Amino acid sequence: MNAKPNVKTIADIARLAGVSTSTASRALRDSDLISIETKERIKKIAQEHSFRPHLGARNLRLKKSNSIVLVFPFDYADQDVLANPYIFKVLGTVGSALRARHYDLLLSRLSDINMLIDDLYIHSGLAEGAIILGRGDNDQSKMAALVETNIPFVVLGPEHDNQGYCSVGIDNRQSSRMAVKHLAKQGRKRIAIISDNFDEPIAEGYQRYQGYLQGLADAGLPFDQNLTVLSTYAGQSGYDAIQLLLESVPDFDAIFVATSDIVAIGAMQALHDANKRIPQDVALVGFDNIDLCDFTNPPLTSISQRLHEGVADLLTQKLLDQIAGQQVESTMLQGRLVVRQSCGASVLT
Amino acid sequence: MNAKPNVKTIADIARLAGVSTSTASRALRDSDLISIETKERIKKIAQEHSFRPHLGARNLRLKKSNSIVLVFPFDYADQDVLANPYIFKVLGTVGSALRARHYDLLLSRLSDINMLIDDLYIHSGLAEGAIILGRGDNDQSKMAALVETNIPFVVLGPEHDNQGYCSVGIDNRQSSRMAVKHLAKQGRKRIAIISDNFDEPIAEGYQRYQGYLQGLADAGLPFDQNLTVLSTYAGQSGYDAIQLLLESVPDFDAIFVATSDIVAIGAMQALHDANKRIPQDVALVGFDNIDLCDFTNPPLTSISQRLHEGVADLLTQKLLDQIAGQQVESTMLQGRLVVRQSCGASVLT
DNA sequence: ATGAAAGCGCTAACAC
DNA sequence: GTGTTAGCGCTTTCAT
Repeated sequence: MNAKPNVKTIADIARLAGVSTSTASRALRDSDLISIETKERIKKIAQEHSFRPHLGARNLRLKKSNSIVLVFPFDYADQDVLANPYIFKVLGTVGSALRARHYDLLLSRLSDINMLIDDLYIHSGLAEGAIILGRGDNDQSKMAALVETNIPFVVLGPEHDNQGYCSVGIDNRQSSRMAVKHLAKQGRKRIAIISDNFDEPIAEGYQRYQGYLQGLADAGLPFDQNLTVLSTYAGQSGYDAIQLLLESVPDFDAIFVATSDIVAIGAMQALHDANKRIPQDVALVGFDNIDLCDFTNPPLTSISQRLHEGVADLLTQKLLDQIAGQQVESTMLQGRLVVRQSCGASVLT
Repeated sequence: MNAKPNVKTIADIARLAGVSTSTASRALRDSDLISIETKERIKKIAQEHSFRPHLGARNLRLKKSNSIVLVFPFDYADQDVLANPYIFKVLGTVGSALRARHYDLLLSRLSDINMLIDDLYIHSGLAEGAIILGRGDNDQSKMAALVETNIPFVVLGPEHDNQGYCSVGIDNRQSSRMAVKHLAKQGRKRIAIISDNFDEPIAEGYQRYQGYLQGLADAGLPFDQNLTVLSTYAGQSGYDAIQLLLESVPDFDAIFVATSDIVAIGAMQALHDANKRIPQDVALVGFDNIDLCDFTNPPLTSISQRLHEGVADLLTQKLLDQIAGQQVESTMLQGRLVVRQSCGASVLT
């Protein structure tokens, strides 16, 4: 009934209205260079024919694309990372922020910053800029190369010294320190940490580990190498980590799962299977504050990266500002500890 | 160092190589209409200058966009639905399938099929087709209108009689029937159902409810209205549903959570809080088989919609076939029951 | 207030 | 094998 097949371009509309294409274009763009009546008349015709201007053509002419590409600089084979609800939270919040600014979100076909530089999307005009997820361990030489290209981009993650690009994220070190101090305040003495990195200063996992160390120091607790366990981003990895701890240092009474909530949930499962009570025997704090934290057994205390509380919005705005040619500064916020039951704050033995 | 600022178009490359733009274009498109050497020479120059052809321009010329829009026909305010890990699974599997076919995924700014028809994207040339998430309760008159527009689209969901469009999904009725029979086989007599719809034949929730009824009948169990509870898509809703059941029919010994695993997890939490043992006191089966099912306490038995097992791939292929002008048929698969511990299959009292 | 014409960057006949 | 030309659908000077 609608969408007459013969009306495909602005020229068609113009023909139907008996005006030139320029006039039709102006009408549809709400220009005030034409008379109100012709404008209304043309709009009505367009409406009747369900006509939409071809955005690709408009973008070509205007040299813009009104879309942003979101890059996950992880291996696509790395299902663990991509299946993480946190990523979804990023997707949702960033997507909303872009939508509010009339931008589209393009999901990267790429898995690697390198490809972002070398390949499609930005250079090819599909996107005006990029939002890069930073686990912190992005190869810094690649990041430097990316800066060189003048491609507008921002990173979701912590700020590094002299990074040369704009990032928005929480302070991993401070947030972790806070979490560990919180556990210590509940009377925990043997606090373990599960993280995905203990070596590279640039990695988020490492920074969280540093915060852990500071938290221990703040609380006057000794450091024990045996209480540190490496994990991946998979739930299974958290499960395995607990089994390891149970064998080597069975007297641990708390765990800061710095990797992610999903890993914490795997850890909880292992604790249940070992008949350890949470939080009575072992207290837990996770990272990311995914929605699920409310429904684990018991509910999981976690650190929020505050995506909903302005981080996603700020990040997006900075990118668009940058695209508009403005100078933008990085921001690092304090994470927020969301206390539920797993940390033992309300339910002590 | 790379990306010389003066090289922006194919014409620039052509100029540098001392050839015509067509030759340059052919070289970059790997046409075999030109000599190997010129091709290599031109490619090398392009490489040195990090040149990428402008995809927008190419698409305009070729009248294609190489991208597909994914539409969630839900209110964006409906956080419960969008925060569901199942949606993420859809995103991931569909995204991979498209990537494998060199298509990009555009996330819809829209929340409504209506807007898909009236608004941007397809008519505007940004996408060649759409993948629509079907909770089954999409307004059928809108779907009919969508068919009218000749916009290529496929629906991820069950097939309805005479729907007039292509869909790929599992058979909700059969899958649910199977789940309920499975619970009955474990000796459960008072099997409750939590679903989001008990009235509209078109809704997935309703179909699952029908499957539940058939499963009961198969097992010779009587139907009890009090064992049916409505829920939304939020974990909290599952929690509330259990509290309701505990008050009205405390003798239930199993629950089929037809809404989603997240709701099942909320339900589990409520059962824990009420000191009900899972599965000894109450057995559970969820829907969607999200990754997390392995790490709930106990692990959650669930029905897989088989996204990873071909559904996403099939769906994508059918859409592209349709875009290519082929006639495509709907497919309805059997869901797969993934047995874990919550259903009591391995751990009976 | 409106129209004619040029051009965004690319590709594909159609020449030669 | 390579170049010339036209044109995808749109916007925007510049003229009238």
